[in-house]
Amino acid sequence: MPLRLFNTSSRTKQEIDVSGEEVTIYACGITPYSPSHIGHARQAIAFDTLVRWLRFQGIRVRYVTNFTDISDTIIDASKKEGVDFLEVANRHISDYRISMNRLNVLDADAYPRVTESIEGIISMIETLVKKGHAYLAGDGVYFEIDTAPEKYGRLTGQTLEMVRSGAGGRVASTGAGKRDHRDFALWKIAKPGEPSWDSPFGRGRPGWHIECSAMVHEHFGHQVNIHGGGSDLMFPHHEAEIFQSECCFNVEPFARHWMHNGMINVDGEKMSKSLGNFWTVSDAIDAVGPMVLRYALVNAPYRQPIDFNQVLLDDAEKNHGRLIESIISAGGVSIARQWSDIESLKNAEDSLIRGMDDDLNTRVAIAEMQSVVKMLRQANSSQDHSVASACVGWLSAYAGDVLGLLPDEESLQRMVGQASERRDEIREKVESFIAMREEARSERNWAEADRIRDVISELGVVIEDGESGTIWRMKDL
RNA sequence: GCACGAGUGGCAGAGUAGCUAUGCAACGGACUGCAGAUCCGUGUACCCGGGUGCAAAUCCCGGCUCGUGCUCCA
Repeated sequence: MPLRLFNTSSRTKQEIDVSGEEVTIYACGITPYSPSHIGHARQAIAFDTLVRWLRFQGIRVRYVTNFTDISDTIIDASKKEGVDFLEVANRHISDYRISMNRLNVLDADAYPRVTESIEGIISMIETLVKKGHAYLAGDGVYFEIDTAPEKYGRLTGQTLEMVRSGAGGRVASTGAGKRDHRDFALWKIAKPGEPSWDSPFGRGRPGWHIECSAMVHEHFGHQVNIHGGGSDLMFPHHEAEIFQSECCFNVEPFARHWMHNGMINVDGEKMSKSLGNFWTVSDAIDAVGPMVLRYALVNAPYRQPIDFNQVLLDDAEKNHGRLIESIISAGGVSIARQWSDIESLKNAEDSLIRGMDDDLNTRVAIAEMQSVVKMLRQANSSQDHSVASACVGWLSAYAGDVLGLLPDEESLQRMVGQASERRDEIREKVESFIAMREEARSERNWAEADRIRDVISELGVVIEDGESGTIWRMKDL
């Protein structure tokens, strides 16, 4: 049963097309002019979730996401710093890649850059001009909306008229050479001192929208299965892409499926630099750790807006902590390869699959994960190693491979192994302390018993008195 | 103004017609010297008003409120 994914274009959930050799996915990436923020992380994780889910089911995927490494904002930043624009871009790209790796976002199959795609961009613009969809003006080349009015509003439901009357004077001021304010730039003629490339239309740089059309074409040809990005890109960016690609190559639809993730607000307000409520990814990772941040971002389904606040982080920290702790507490149990003979695990698996197939409902997936964590904690408490082993296997697959909330299995093994090694190292010591404490307890010498518990605690060990005697575990890894 | 979306228990957040969502938090109890883990139990949750249905959080109509987009934005 293939994934049903919400298609912005039809506003319904639709099965994605898996009939081809591979599913092609293109996500609009970042403009690297400043450190990455948690909104970038959410977008990357949303598409990572899609890619992981398809691959987990054995579907071949080719995933490409780009860097817009030339833009007005990058030029501004480079002027401010007095460095080359590429230095600004490279620095923030590297920052982004590092952060995304820490967040367990799998590498894309390619990361095209605008500055390395100029040729394809120019060639598309030439075609559009030749076909009469674009015109040269004094300050650049523009796409003429009126040449394909029926394509307006494919994603946002707006019509030409609505945009003409709406938005007041805000749109009228941009793009001096436009014939109509709804036209958009394909090529911008450079001002003195700006980075620029030769083209038949004069030295300049690409407009924002054309680059993605060109890069999609370069990597996937005329059509792509799934295309998307943040929901703020629907208009005008993605609608502009539809104009460009469909008019240039005579295909329709250019993207079979449009996927858009929801935005992040901070303490109930839109996250923005002017409000001073901006969270960079590295700040957020420093605050709670990468896996807790990822948990917080997949706890809500990808299309829902997220309000980023302290309560959200506390909740994520607590719940993710329970996940990790349950696995560590399982000690050195082997990771089971299959678990379908345990009914509750099978049910949890079925429900998770149903949830993920229904528009990547990670919230349902996490609910099932939480019930397995609970089961594992019970198994740990009752020392039921075979159930514990099955639970750890389940979690490794679904919390790990699918949701990306755990290190990969090898690291997980290592983590569990290290915990058990350290356990072995101090076993003798701890057990003798426990024996001492047991003696004190039998004499009802509670002060001494508590003192010994404090000593044990300093070894990084938590003890719990239970029916079957006192069990102990490492506080953390 | 126009477009799109959303309003579920203390919080986060599933659920498209009838069966306990889940987790955290809270409260009561069991077990405990204490602590912790675990177990059992508790909370009359579905923005408002109509309508359709044997039955509605779930469908329809109307209203209210909120968010986002219409300008660079993940």
